[in-house]
Amino acid sequence: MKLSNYFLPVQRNKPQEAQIISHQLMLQTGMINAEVSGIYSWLPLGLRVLKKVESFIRQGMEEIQCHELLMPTVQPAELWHKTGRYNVYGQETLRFLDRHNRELLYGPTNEDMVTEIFKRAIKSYKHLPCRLFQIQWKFRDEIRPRFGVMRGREFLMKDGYSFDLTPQQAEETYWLFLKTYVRIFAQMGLKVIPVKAPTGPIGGDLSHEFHIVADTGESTLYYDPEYDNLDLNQADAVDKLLDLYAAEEEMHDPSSHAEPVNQARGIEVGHIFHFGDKYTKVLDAAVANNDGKQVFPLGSSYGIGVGRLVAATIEANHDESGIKWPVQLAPFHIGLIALGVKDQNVLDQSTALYQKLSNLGLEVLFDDSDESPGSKFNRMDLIGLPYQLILGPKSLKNDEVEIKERVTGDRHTLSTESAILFLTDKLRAVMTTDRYD
RNA sequence: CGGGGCGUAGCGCAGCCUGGUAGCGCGCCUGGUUUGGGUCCAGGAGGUCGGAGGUUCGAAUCCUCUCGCCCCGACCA
Repeated sequence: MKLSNYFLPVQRNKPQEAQIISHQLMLQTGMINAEVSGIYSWLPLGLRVLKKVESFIRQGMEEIQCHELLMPTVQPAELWHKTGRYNVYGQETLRFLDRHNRELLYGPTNEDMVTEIFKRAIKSYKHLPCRLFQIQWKFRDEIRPRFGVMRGREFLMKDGYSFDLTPQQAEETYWLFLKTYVRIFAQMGLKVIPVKAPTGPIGGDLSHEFHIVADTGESTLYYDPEYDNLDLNQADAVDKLLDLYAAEEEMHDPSSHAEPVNQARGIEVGHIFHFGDKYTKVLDAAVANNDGKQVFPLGSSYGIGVGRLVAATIEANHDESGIKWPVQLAPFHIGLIALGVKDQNVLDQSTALYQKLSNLGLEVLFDDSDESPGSKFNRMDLIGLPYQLILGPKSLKNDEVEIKERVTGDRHTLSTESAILFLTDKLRAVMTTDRYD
C-alpha cells in the first residue's frame, strides 16, 4: 500500500477526548472515528486489524468443528419474551418498533435465536454435538460507555454456541473451547489468562473469563506465578495451564491454593459459560436420545470481544512513541520509509523493494510521501508496524538499507538482498498469498 | 441517574473574570528551501465561538434554557 494513495488520517496532537492510551492511539492513528458516545466507525487501518483478529478466530473455531453462521442484528422482542430475558436485560437492550408497531430489538447476544435455529434443524442425538458461531455487531446500551471501543455500546463480538447430549459431553466441549481459546489468543501473539468467573445474566454454573494483562484493566486477577513461564505455543502448555490457579477478584479464594500468587490488572477479552438446558428447555428444543426419548440438549456460549481485543492489544503493547503491534495483528508487516523521494534513485529503489516484498506475500505500507525524515519516522513509530525498512540517498550510496524493529528498537544495516532475507525469515509465519491490498 | 470537567478553524489550545465584533501552534494550499528523528522562509485559505432565548447601543465574554463530549460511581463482551 502506497501511503500516497491510502486513507490514513494520522493526527499529530493527542485527541483530548480520550483518556486511556489505546483510545488515544486508535483515534490518533486514524484507526477509528467517534460517531456518538460508544459508537465508532472503523477506518481502513483499524479495520485491517479487526479483520485479522476475525480470521484467527474463524480458523480456531473451524478447527473444532464450530461452524460459522450469521444471525441478524435485529431480533423480534417476542423471542426474548419467550425466554424471559426481555426483562432481565432491561434497559441495556435497545428496543424499537417497526412501521407495523412490531417490537424489535438490536441483539445484545444471541442464545435465544441460535437455540431457535438449533431447534428447527436438530431433532436427533445423532446430530450432536452441534457447534455454531458468528462474528456480528451487538448493541448494549451501557449506562456509561467509555474508553473508546473498549466499552462501546455497539461492538463486534464473536459469539459461539454448543449443544451436547450428556453432561459429560457438554463439559468436554466446554473445556475444548477453553483450550481452543487459549490457543487462538496465543496464535495472535497475546498472553491471555483464563480465570474462573461469575456467570452474570447469561446464567449457568461453569464460567471462565479470558484476560489480557494490562495496567488499565478493569478487573483484578490472581494467578499462579508459574503462568508467566508458560510458552502457550508449546503443545502441552494448555494442559499445564489448567492445573494452575487463576481467579478473577469475585471468585478469588486465598485459602484454596498454595502461595505465592501474582496479582495483576486484566482486560476481559473473552468469556465462556456453561448453562445446561436453560435455553433448550424454555424454547422446547428437545431431541430424541437413543431410547427415542425427548431430552433437552445442554448448551454453552463462548464470547470474544473482537473490537475490545484490538484495544486491549494496544494497551498491552505500546510505548511513548506509539503502538507496538505483534506481527500477527499488525495492520501491515513492514513500514517502508523512503527518504528524499525526489531523488529518482531513491524512488526507483524503494518502489522496486516495495514490489518485491509485496510479491512475496508481505504487507507493506510504503511511505512514499515527500516529507522530512523526522516526520516520517515519528509517524511510523506511532502506527507501530513491527518492521521499518528505511532507505535514502545516504544508505543507497553504500548499497545498504536499514531495518528497525519497532518492539526492541534494534537496528540492522544490510544489503537489499539480505534485508529481504531477514524480513522473510522473521515474517515467514504471517506471509500469505491471500492478501487484500 | 448522582457528582465533576469541557464545547472557540481539521487537531491541540488562548481569549471569557473586567462586553467593543476572534487569535496562537500544528495541519492544509502556493512558491522556494531542506532531506537519517516532527527543516526553514514567504504568501494564502479556513470559524453562524455547540444550539436557542434574554440583558445591552454592542455578547465568544453576562443571565436562562437546551444539546453534545469526557472523567468518577452504580452496570458490563
